[in-house]
Amino acid sequence: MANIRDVASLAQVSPITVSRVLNNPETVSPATRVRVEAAIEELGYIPNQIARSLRSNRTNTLALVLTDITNPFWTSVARSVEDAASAQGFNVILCNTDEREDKQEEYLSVLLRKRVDGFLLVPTRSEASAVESILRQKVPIVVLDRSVPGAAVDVVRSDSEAGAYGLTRHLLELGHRRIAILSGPSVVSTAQDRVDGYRRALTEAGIPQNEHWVLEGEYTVESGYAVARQLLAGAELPTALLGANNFIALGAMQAIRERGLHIPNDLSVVCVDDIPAWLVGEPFLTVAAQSPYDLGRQATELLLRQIREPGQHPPQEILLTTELIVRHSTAAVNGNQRK
Amino acid sequence: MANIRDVASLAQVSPITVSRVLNNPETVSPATRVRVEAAIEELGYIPNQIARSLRSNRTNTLALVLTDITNPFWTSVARSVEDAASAQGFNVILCNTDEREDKQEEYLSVLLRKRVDGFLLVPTRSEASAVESILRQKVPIVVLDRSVPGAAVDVVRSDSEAGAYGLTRHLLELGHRRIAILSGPSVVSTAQDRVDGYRRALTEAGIPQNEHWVLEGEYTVESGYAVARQLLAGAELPTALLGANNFIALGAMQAIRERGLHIPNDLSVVCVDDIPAWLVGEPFLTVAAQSPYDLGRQATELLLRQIREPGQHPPQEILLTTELIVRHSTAAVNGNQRK
DNA sequence: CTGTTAGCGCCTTCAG
DNA sequence: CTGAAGGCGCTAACAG
Repeated sequence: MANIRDVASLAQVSPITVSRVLNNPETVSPATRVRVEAAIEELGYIPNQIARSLRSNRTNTLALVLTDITNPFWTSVARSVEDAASAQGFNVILCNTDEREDKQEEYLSVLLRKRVDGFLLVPTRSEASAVESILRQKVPIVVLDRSVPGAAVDVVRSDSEAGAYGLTRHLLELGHRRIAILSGPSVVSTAQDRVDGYRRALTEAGIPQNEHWVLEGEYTVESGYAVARQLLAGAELPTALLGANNFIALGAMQAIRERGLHIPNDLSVVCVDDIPAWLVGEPFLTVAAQSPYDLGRQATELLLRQIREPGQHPPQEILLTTELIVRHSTAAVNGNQRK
Repeated sequence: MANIRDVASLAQVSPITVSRVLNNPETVSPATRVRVEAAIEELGYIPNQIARSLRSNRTNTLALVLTDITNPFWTSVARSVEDAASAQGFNVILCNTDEREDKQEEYLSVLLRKRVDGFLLVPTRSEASAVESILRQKVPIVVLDRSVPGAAVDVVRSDSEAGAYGLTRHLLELGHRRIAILSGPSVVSTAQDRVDGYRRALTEAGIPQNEHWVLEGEYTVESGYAVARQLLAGAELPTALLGANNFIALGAMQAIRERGLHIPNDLSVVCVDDIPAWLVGEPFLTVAAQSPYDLGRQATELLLRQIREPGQHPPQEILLTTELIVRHSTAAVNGNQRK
């Protein structure tokens, strides 16, 4: 592959002149510029961005470290991040941690070595250590979706507590009193927040809490299925079920169907996170919808601002609202079920 | 950020010794090794991969250039590519072209400058120019999902022709004679292939082809919706509809519902590409399912082999089969509709 | 407007 | 086992 010196000698100029034609064409006389451009063309010269990066300390690359691109929520985030990044000349490296601390650590370490210009991180745990390992290197970072108490970072996330609160309120208004929550990993802030919102709604309604109905699992279909199955095998059934995310609810719905129960007649189901309408035809689930595209876009813009104007922006938290969308997976409690 | 010389002076050794501790620890005496490691630790030294890449001509980065990560088919591909790549120490840069030639060109150019080690490309057109611009630079590339006649590249794709043929046969066996196909952009090989498969089945069945029922659109929900709407506004309605991909079918189904028609009683709908079952609860569409995870994995492994053993693997094409999955969106033609 | 010098951080080559 | 020299490709800084 031709380099800048090859071009220079073919065009009978010095390498720096070629560099100028590439980066500041107006500082080169038209005559030599034409000669250089011809040489570039002839050799099929492609400037080496690695060398440039070594000098400039800029890679024009962002890292997007999330849990699983396969969840449509994260798919949307990834799409918006890539849109916002490429609009400003940045590429995006995608990484799936599957909520695993070890994978996250490995990715962060590799990406730091690659000198990405910034991180968009969905941390696997609320603990600050991973975030701080990046802050310590003074590499810009924006935390996505989850809070990291004690770390001075930018965070862009949805109001999970309010989302879960709204869903629980909705169920209460339908007459439900026996409401189970299938939550995510307790090390993740959104899981805690959603349980908090659920509890607040119950408390406000003066309903005693049954700890057997606060169940912790993973944010996956499999886990939602397994936990729901176990729950439904018990003697006393809830009349409503709150999935802490879309995947948990989808898994739970499968368990419910297999158990021969009807949604919403026998059991109402709600969750945080929507599923894109165009994917499912007629949307069925009552949800507290987040705005993943917005989440990704705002986070990326924040990050790019940090990169362009280092040290000018004190850490801030952007909290997006969720929207309660009532559909067909919830119904009033029927007589039989009421205690 | 500390560099190798800082570490060296702190440890009282030369930079090359630090380098050896990092890359060939066994060639350094335990005593100095410990000293160097302590210095690394103390300074929080992170090796600069850019400098290393400049020397080694390796970035350990792959480019994944696809049309739209938002389509669950590509989401799956992206997931498998990232899995296979990271298992072998490579990162993945994600790019969405939206089937646009100009975006693709821009991405390829930037990525060539970044000296990615290889490309996984879903070309926007069957034309070979984009692929050849990469081959010319001797950068490894594997074409995904689509064929590029005339280019000597590795290709991993599904047998679209057979998939569409199978779907059409299925409809014919159900008694359908008026079958419309909503195809994708004719510049894309899969769209051509799927129309070919459709035509072959009709021809074999001795059914005259109605060119009004071969409709070209984009591979998007919006386009599927628009084209179906137009089709359904016509005087003569088909009894079955073949969407060239999942998005087209989803859009078409919406148009069908809005028109007040029932699937499959009034109209059968099939398509190429499945939608992940766990996403939709009870899968409804009869499809020719591809294996996106497999597609991505095989392509990535092919690419990594090319990267590791340059020039040892003549271009090959891997053709994956599709699987006909009959569900609830197809039914036998009813009496009213038969001509 | 153009060129020379030097160095970004690392590692291959060759000596010691 | 350790080090010195040199260069990967590019571009600031400083001439001319």
